[in-house]
Amino acid sequence: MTLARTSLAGARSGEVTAIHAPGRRLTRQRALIWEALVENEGGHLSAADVTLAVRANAPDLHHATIYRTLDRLVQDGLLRRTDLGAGRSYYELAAEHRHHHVVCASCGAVAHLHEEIVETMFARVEAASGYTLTGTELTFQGRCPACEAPS
Amino acid sequence: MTLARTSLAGARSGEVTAIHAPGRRLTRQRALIWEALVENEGGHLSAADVTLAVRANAPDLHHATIYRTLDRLVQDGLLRRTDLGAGRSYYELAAEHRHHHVVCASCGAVAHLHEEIVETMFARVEAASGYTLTGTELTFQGRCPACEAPS
DNA sequence: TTTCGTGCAAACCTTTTGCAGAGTG
DNA sequence: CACTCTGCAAAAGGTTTGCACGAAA
Repeated sequence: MTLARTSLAGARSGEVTAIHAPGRRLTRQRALIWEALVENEGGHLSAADVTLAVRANAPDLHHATIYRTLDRLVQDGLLRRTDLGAGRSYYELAAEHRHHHVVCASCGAVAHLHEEIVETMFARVEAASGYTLTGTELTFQGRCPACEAPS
Repeated sequence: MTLARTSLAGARSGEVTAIHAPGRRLTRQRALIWEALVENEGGHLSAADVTLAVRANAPDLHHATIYRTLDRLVQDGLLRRTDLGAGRSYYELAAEHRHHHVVCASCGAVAHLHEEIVETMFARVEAASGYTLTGTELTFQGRCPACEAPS
């Protein structure tokens, strides 16, 4: 699970608007954290990854602020929190298509799965369990092609 | 996520044999921890749950021992470690049918899902991702019938 | 007797919280 | 000016580790 290097050059205006949710104040910190996520399109960043990315531009940005801000961005519907089973949360832009993940047990590589692949199964799960599924996100464990190949 | 009360009366001989894996020493602690899991058939116990269950018979059994022993039981193929998304691991007997889980986001109730329900999807996931699935265990999030019902 | 397992304490990692002060709207 | 957000410090919760002693084979 690597950290994509980001320039954190400056948010485009559309992004600034996006994170300026009602009741929220647009702070330098919130902008920087949002940027780190945006610069990392398609990837997954943990709180620690965000801390690293942001630290270059704001050495004093405290981790407590990062956790609080990530929470708020999730609440505001701008981020999705994902559990990849690594004992920590990962965050990705909510604007991306909803999807599921396959994690390589060997190297940690993460691949995305389109919703349609699992969609037809949800009704069966609901019928069998009696539960109403709410925003279920699946994480599959496996070995990626590279790790599977004879070395 | 409640703890099933256990008597911890004594392991049956078959169980003692089971946990006496090659290269392992059969200690009082290992037996007690195994018992707690056996007594709790069908349920899921966290390390904390095991600690509680075992403490009645062995107040000095240290939590470090519990973590180490649970790890070894998993390595020995006697237990399965399950991630129900609660920020901690749960353990169940590996002898049980392999299954998946639905967790109620409201009350935490856990239901089991038979393997067949999701089986047909695995091939599609493998085809789409190129990964080879290895022991994937799925956890669905939803609301159980009780929580869904108007109160 | 050799080796592995245990108890203890301390550390580790991720995340959360109380508080006073700074910054935003 | 009101209220949110930040930085700091401290703590919480789950899990891991180093070490010396104790117990199993």
